[in-house]
Amino acid sequence: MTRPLVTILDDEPEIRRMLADVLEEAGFDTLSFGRARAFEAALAKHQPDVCLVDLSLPDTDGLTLVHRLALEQGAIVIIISGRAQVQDRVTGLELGADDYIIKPFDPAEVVARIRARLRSPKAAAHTGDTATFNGWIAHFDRYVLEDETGAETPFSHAEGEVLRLFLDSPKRLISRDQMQSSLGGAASESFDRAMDVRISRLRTKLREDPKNPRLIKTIYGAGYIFLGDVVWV
Amino acid sequence: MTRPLVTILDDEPEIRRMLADVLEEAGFDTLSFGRARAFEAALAKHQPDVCLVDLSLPDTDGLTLVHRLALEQGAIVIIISGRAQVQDRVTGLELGADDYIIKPFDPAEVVARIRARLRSPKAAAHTGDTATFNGWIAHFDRYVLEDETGAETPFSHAEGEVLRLFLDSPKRLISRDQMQSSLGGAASESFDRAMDVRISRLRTKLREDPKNPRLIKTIYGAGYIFLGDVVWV
DNA sequence: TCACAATCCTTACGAATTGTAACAACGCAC
DNA sequence: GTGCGTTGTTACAATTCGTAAGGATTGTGA
Repeated sequence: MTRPLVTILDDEPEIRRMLADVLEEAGFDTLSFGRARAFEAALAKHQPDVCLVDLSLPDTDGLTLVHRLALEQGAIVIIISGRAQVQDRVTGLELGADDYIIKPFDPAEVVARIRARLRSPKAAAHTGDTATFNGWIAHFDRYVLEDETGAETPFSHAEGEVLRLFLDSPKRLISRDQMQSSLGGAASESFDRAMDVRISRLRTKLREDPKNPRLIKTIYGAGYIFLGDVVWV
Repeated sequence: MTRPLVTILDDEPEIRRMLADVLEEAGFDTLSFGRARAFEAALAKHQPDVCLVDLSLPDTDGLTLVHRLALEQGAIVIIISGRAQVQDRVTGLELGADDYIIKPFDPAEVVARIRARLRSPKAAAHTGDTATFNGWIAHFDRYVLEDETGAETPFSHAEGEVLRLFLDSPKRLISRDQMQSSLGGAASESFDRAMDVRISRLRTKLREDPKNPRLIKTIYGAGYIFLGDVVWV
């Protein structure tokens, strides 16, 4: 397995350096940022396994950032903050953070808490590039869907993106915004419909009954849920 | 979702009582134990969503218990401990605990940390999303109502929200205010009527006799009561 | 008991959202 | 260039769900 990627967002350079050292030592890859701007830009290229975020940032409201990261992007977020009030911790966690560590902290505990989060299935990295669900086998290496009888249906790259998104978080609501950002779609006005069309095409390949879809369920006004029992192999 | 079940394992009765109170208030069901023996016996019958475990137990080694719970049984385990050394926390987390809270703690933070854990997919695997009542089976994962003959009626997201609210607190009065806040409805003037319509539509799907509703009872001037015998599976 | 008001139910309608067929633009292989 | 597959766009159909309006029901006070 490759080393998990941890991003560090903190405006104090010494803390960044210290954390990076400890985490590299503990077996993680790290990326450090002092500004939210730079951090968010980097998200387009990298997909971190865990994001460490200091709340007191100069160029953004930390809590909204956490909210976007955690609930909309589905990232694992650990807040590291000097604000020790219970109320701060509660709101931070409520906004979607997975953990809240108070400064000053012990590096060993940070490592332990990161490892605890990485044990969760939310972080489960795929070993292979094949998933099974409800009688189907999706071969992402060959861009092929295999049904119970072994018959194969090819799927395209765009369809694969959507399918992978679903298979990565089955039985969870995936909002349209989330899809749009995950699929790198420009926030264009009409891209919204393209999303629909992708899903529609994927549905026909999965032989969904339009009146009663069993795998890809639409939640009006919210997004989609993929209902398959997914196992990556 | 039905009320998540949280087990409390602590040898101090006041702490058990305090936690149970706060958690019930916060919307969880609780089971309290003073001894590991009794707790483990109960695991045969119940499947808790989250286990709060105090490490200093008289009749067992807390850490091995945590290890068994977390890694072998796949339960979500939060350690609550008076041992504040970093080393304790690190080993606790390393052994598989999902979080580590130090005594004395603030109840609000415990609630927030439990909620944070329940957001993870690890929790989603445990909590069933199907309820039966009076011959009906409500499949919230598929947005489908199944009657005694197996015939299925789809219900929409808005209807599901109302139904879930009822199934979460059967045989209890649910005021309109309560609904409004639970369903995230803006406190608009007309949302009141929207509520009526949602319930009306739900009633027709449940084939209620308008003159004599058996499941969703209106309490004039107060709210509604759901009268089914609900079992979540 | 009988008005009358408050509350609730139901129906119809329309705005917002989503599904999908048809078409056009584009890339790629030959 | 030709042919084929992919993908976004457009247009229109279908669905969802809140709103408004009118009727039904329940409670209240004379």
